[in-house]
Amino acid sequence: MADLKSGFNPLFLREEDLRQGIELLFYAYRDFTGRPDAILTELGFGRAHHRVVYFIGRNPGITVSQLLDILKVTKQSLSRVLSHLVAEGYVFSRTGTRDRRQRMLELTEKGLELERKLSENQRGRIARAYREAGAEAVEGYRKVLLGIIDEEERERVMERLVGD
Amino acid sequence: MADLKSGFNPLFLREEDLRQGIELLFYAYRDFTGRPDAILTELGFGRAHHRVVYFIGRNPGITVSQLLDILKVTKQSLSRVLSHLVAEGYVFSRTGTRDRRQRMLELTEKGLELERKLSENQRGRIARAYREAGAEAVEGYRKVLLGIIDEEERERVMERLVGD
DNA sequence: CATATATGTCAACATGGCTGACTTAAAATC
DNA sequence: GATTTTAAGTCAGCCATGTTGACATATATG
Repeated sequence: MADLKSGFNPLFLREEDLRQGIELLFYAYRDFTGRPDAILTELGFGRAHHRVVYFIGRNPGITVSQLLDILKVTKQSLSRVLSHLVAEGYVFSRTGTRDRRQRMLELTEKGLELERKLSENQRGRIARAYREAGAEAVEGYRKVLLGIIDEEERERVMERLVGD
Repeated sequence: MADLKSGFNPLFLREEDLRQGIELLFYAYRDFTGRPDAILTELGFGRAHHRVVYFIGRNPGITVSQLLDILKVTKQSLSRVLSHLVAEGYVFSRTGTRDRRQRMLELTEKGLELERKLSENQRGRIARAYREAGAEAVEGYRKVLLGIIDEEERERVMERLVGD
């Protein structure tokens, strides 16, 4: 607690401070995924389905290879999950307009509903944390997380983040 | 990018802002675990082994149930990983002093070495991100992540975070 | 026309979650 | 002191989701 309250100089990066940073990330991620995971289990889905639904919802018309690029999994892994979602009517694909080899992925009405239900909890959690922590803290959260991302990925991630 | 640079008022929590918060967490976690995962694979271990080694290293003498409480997995899941680590000489256990039913877990020399190798990368990553982001940002990172953790967990987490 | 690319698919394998059932040893309680 | 609860371990089986490798098809591109 001490350091969390007192403020400290991060140029003195004690191993202790770094380990707190590691652990906070672990605990936050653990709890962040907890509830959506529970909802998904009831539907016979897993976290991988959530990620796919999330990023298609966020980027309607995204292609398979773009999705692979975000998720960093093999196409075989993605395929299993994606086929499942298509089969159950959460996702559909249209042939690419520019390039007809591509599949442009979109959520169906059912998919949109699921996406909303799943991310609702996470958005609420972030909203609460943001409100409690304040504007400056939010800016810090964003800066540090961005710094944790692989250097060669940052540009790409930042481009994707500006959805509006 | 715009928002990341310009600063914004998080009391206006637009869905857009919240989704950026979600995605940053996803990308950071994805890259945070990437390299250690690769090292582990070479040794025939997985991420679960990392977590166990990490938290035993951080809390020498931790009991099995305390570890379960941190990881939030079943004892059968933990058992598989833990037995493996014990069999290969990374972890050993002593009978509890207060309560002889307990097993107090510790890293062997070999375990300490592995732990160091694995967390080195993550500590370096955090250190870099902290340095680039600055002291205030670090404080914000900590505040927001703590706010993301389940409310009923926060107390316990904070107690565990003060290792020194 | 030849080659490269985007996607899909089949098969096999490993990790690591889960549930459920049951055991043992020690502590705690009545 | 007998009973109950707790800490830990184990066996068996199931499922989700990651991997590699091989191969097929349609379309773009040189």
